[in-house]
Amino acid sequence: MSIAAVIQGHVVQALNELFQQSFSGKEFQINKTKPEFEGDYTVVMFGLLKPLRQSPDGLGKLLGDHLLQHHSPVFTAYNIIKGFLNLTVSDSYWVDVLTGNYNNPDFGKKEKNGRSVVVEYASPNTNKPLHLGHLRNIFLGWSVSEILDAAGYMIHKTCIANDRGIHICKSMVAWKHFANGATPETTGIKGDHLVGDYYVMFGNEMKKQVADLMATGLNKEDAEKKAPIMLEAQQMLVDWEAGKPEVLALWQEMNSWVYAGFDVTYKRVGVSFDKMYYESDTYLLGKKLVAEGLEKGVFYKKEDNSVWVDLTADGLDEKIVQRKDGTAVYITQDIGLAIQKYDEYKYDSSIYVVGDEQNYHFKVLKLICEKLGLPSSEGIYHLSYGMVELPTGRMKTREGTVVDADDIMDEMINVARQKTEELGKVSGFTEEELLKLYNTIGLGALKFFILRVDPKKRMIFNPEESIDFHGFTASFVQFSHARAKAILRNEAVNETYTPEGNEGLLPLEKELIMLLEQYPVVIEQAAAEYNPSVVISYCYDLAKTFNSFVTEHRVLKAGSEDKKQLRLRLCQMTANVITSGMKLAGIEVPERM
RNA sequence: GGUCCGGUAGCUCAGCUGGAUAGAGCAUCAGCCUUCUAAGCUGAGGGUCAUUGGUUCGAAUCCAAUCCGGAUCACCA
Repeated sequence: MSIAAVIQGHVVQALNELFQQSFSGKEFQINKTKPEFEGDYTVVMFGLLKPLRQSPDGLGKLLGDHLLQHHSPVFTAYNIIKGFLNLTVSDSYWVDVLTGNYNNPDFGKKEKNGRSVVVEYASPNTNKPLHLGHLRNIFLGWSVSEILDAAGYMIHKTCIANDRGIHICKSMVAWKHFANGATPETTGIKGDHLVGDYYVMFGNEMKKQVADLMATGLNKEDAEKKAPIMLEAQQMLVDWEAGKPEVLALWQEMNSWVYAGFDVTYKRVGVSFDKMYYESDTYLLGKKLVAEGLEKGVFYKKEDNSVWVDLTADGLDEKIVQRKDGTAVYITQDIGLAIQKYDEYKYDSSIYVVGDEQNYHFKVLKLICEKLGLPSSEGIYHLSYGMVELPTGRMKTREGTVVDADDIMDEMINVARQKTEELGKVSGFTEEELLKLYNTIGLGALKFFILRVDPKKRMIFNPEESIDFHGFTASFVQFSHARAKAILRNEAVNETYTPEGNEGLLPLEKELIMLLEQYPVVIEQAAAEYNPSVVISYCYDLAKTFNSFVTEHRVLKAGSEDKKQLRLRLCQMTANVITSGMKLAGIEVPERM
């Protein structure tokens, strides 16, 4: 149990005994004491004063004395300032926290709770390579999965590939016209990039044709409708849906190139999926549920035979769920997939990592699922994240300002190598170890830079700041870990000796233990909020405090064996928690750097 | 126009389930490497928490209105 929960329990008990009234614990708050005051944790008593008809000093004295009397091993002192009761927690309590957990790599993780969570993330289109926006999605999806796993949930990571549709046909048409049979093998170009190149070519050709048509007097709208290459793409989509063999063959081949390319990127990023869904399989899902919805009266049919749902009572609009020609729309296949996922996983909650431009879509999806009576539909959660922008503004395909995922990773790793070579601290590393280190530092920097921002907020990606390895960065945290490990390489913890801490804890020692003690609460909070930035901030705080500590105090030359063993355990536990916390963000930490 | 989200230091971001004098990093300035890794540490300057009103012992935090920025309101996905 966390110290805050312990204190809360003691205060509730004290209040019950002192006033013969029962309290839930919500009537007061337990906060960390501000550094400018004496004490470790503070009971904010304002909410209790009126109901108990007590003065701040009166209640503070009653509570403080009671706590000291009944829980002397925990509390050693208190002081009252206005309505704040500042409690000092005994050094022995903190030393126990340290000696009891320093060597537990799973510290902070919860027992499995038997609840199942499906996380859907990445979900790319298969017509172009991944970019920075996808990276935010992928980092978030992975990290949230790791965090929920640590919080005790059973996680199923899924991905739906948007592998069909007019956008896919565009790159196929362009390939047919301009590629001369080029493949990733013949060109040496990564498959997703190759296909993306033809998607761009389609756009260029389209522009040319539209311009030509407009020169003959057509307006823009008509020209776009009549451009031959566009007509060809539309015909190809029709052929695809009709199952025309040569179209399907090309579609399969080009998609396979893209998947091979994506796999390389996923592997490099260090993420994976338990299950892939393909839109080409799911896009017809929904006929059955439309029939069911009609039967239940959730949907209704218009004269033209299209099917709708009326969400005006919920503050939304009417929404179509099936076209008049009987085909499913986007929302329908998503409902179908939601049900399919439930059948497969019996999830308690289902998380969709999707950009915030689809907020409305997911509101509708959840509402419809509820109306259809899908079990656990209240567990549907749209983990909505804001767009990634550059300092110059939004990324635009047309203007070529899209930051490619592979490129940015290459660059981060390159700069990591340059910087590492400059510092010259890696003598004795093999070539393989060096490459691993550059990856760890470069990718870590990228993930940290993106995950440190609250998901729901838009973020500005400044390339220059992202490759800075100082300050609030992954390198800073990784470096702190390497320092701790360097000390432990010189002398490991003596397991047979248990430090007493009788000399008392110095401020930085205590601060560090107090931070370490909070790690389980941090995981809990990050899981409850689906927010990796909580973990990122914590890791940074921990690293910062650790750096201050090792700069200020010698570990190996501590004044006594007891002190040395205590500090070695501080190094060990800090290293463990940093490793564990960074792993929740998908970031590795090196032994040396 | 309706709905939703955001606005905190020059810049990038924390803090938002109400608590004490609003915090980090970058940038700027001043110190610290014969001592376990200086990718570090210590310190300084820098704020009308968009604006106005309300709620109360107390508001960056909650409520309302206004201003600014963004998203969305497709028989696209």
